[in-house]
Amino acid sequence: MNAGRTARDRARAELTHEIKDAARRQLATEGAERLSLRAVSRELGMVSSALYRYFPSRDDLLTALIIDAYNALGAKAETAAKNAGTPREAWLAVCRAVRAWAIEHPQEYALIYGSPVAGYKAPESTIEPAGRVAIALLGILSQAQASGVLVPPEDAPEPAGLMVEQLGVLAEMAPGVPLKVLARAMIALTQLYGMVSFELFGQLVGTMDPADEFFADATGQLATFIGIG
Amino acid sequence: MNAGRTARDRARAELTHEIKDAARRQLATEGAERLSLRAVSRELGMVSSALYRYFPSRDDLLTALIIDAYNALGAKAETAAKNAGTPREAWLAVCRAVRAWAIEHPQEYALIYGSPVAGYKAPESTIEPAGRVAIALLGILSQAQASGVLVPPEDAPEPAGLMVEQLGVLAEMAPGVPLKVLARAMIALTQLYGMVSFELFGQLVGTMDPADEFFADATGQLATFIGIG
DNA sequence: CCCGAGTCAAGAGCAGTGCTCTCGATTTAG
DNA sequence: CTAAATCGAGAGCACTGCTCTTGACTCGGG
Repeated sequence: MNAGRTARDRARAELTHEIKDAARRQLATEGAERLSLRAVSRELGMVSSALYRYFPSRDDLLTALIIDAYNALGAKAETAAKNAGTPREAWLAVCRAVRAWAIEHPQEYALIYGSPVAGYKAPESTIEPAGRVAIALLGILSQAQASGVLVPPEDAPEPAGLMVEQLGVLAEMAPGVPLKVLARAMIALTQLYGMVSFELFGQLVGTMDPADEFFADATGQLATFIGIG
Repeated sequence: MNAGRTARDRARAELTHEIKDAARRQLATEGAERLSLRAVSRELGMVSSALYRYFPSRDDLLTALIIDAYNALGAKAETAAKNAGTPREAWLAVCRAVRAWAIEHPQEYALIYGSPVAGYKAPESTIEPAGRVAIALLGILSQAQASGVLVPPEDAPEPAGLMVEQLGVLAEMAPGVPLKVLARAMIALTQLYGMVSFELFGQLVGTMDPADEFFADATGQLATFIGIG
């Protein structure tokens, strides 16, 4: 993809990658707030100040890891959506993919969906990768609508007021899908992340843990709730 | 409540309280991971090492703050439940109380429902206060069941397998409530926290933010989903 | 009343952190 | 070929959590 022009450029790209890898490794074992630039530099056999040639601050390193995490999760979700048969199966497959990735990479999940890092303001560059899962789900709804298997539940209330505009933004990415379906999709989306976070952060211990069956039940019921036959 | 026996005891209790207050203040402005023992000790005009007479480590201070946060939120939820009329109103009031408290104390909310603090293992003493909101909601269901306003939705699947045992634990705290209602209540509960977390952590920006109407819509729809007339 | 036991705040110190700045060495580009 | 850009290394600053020791204080039993 990038036949880095000069030797310096290639070395720089490679080292940048190695730094992120080492940081990711440390993230997985130590957690986000214990990620230490000095420890990363030690692992790479260089001096801590040299790291600042590649990432101007610890926060910038974290930003890079956040973007990578969003993209990794987004890619998983997209392939899950692509390889499924019916829209309902696709929806459920994306939900399962999110949970599976979260369980595989708990610290990276916590990094993007847990409490924001102290005093850290997410830069613009994160919002596009952050939307990939939602966009994948909207695509499934759009496809379900097109193929006629989306039956908007009649007992769903018609959104009113500000929600019309807000859901309108989503409707642009899922043309033809009724607003009340989109409203329920947002309910299902927030439930998905709430459930995964609860499981990962130990909030289900003593009740629904292990959560495999609860997860399948919840995603299934909410898919029906949305109207995905 | 405690007429601390000796002067030393009273001074100790008072200082313990002041330390927690200062720490909470710093938590609100700086966030959990920037909470510094030395800064707290500076604010109190004492030396950092003196703090260790009251809290053996930073993690123990955090644990105290976590328990206080769970109890504060739990108390809010319980009074919200108590002061409402119908079970449906009580359910919605508890949901609103959770959101309101979270918006008022975002850092404390992040402390208990966000990513767990690095390398920090929640001690036993936190699990009882952590359950108060859920117990309040279960009480509402139980009351709704007793007064006959709980109509289990007929399209809700009957829980099977492991979920029967898991929901059975909840059923002990809400006698008579059908398992399939409890399953949907867990869906609503996880949705509630997912939605609040999304709002607080900036995941709704660009879509459902501000979330007031979405919140009212979601909690209302899910109350119906559970079967609370 | 008094004296030993327990408790206290203070201070020094250790190992670690993010980050800045300077200094030579190397590589690139004109 | 030379000037500019980039690089890693090192020293150093202001922090952090935490430990240990020291001297002063308070408390309770004799």
